Amino acid sequence: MEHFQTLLRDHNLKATPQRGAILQIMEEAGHISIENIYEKIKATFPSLSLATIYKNIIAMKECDIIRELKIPGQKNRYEIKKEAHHHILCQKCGNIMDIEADVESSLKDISLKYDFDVTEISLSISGICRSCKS
Amino acid sequence: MEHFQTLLRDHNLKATPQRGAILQIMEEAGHISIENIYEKIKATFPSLSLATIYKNIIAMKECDIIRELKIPGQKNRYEIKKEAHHHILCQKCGNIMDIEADVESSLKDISLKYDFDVTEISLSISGICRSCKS
DNA sequence: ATGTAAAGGAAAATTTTTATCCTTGACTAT
DNA sequence: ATAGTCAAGGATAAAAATTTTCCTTTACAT
Repeated sequence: MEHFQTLLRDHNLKATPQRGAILQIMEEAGHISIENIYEKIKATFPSLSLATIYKNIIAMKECDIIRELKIPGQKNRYEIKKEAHHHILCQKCGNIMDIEADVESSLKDISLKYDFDVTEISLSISGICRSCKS
Repeated sequence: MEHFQTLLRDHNLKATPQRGAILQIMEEAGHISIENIYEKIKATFPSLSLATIYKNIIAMKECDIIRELKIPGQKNRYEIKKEAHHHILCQKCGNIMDIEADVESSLKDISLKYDFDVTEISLSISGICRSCKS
């Protein structure tokens, strides 16, 4: 996966195969927890330790390659930074879906009202998803 | 603080002085982390252990007395459940302010679009606050 | 090809959270 | 008010999650 290498180098991180594997797994899963990364990565890097995952998650977070999602009632999850989007979480099946919602525009007045320079908006919506209803 | 006692009893929890103290601290602080509760509570209950705080946080969370806030880049914080509101977080001073924003109405269409029964919305806005700008 | 700084591996140390077990205390019904 | 009961607190240990250390290996610029 070439593009991970350039992604890493562009952010001044060395492009190691371990990091490539982590990003690969993250891309496939969408949003994934540390322990799930650990489970999955055993297939390709049986020797890779949890500490390495933590170290890289921290490094890639600081470099803005990935984003940390703090989700009500769940462990933190991580995703590769793409276009801004938000999440809906089903409280029954635990599934997380990306949504596009133009929250930004409706929150423009916040910055004026509170004289606050908004840099990031974290929105998560909890409820019951379609398939869990039926 | 009488009203904490009735609050607890209304939710089928025994009104112990320890719980009163935790709620008192939470009310004063607005939103506070476990470790900060622990520090503050030493003044009134020097013997109170962290385990007791955890146990009560869990109990009061399940009873819907308090709410858990998962804030980007910070430890979880807890607040007494009041009217629905959201939070803005200054990334410089770490301060958290409550805001009133009518996110709900602008997200009504989400439930239609994704056929999703929304039960809770968690929104936190990060940026730089007024006093940190100057 | 080589030097160097960064990254990985392994293990231990911290920190955070939860469980255990016994004692104490809040609340209910006399 | 009193006694009985079940939940809650205290103390401690255990478990889980995260970070640090130290040494070896490797990516990458020269």
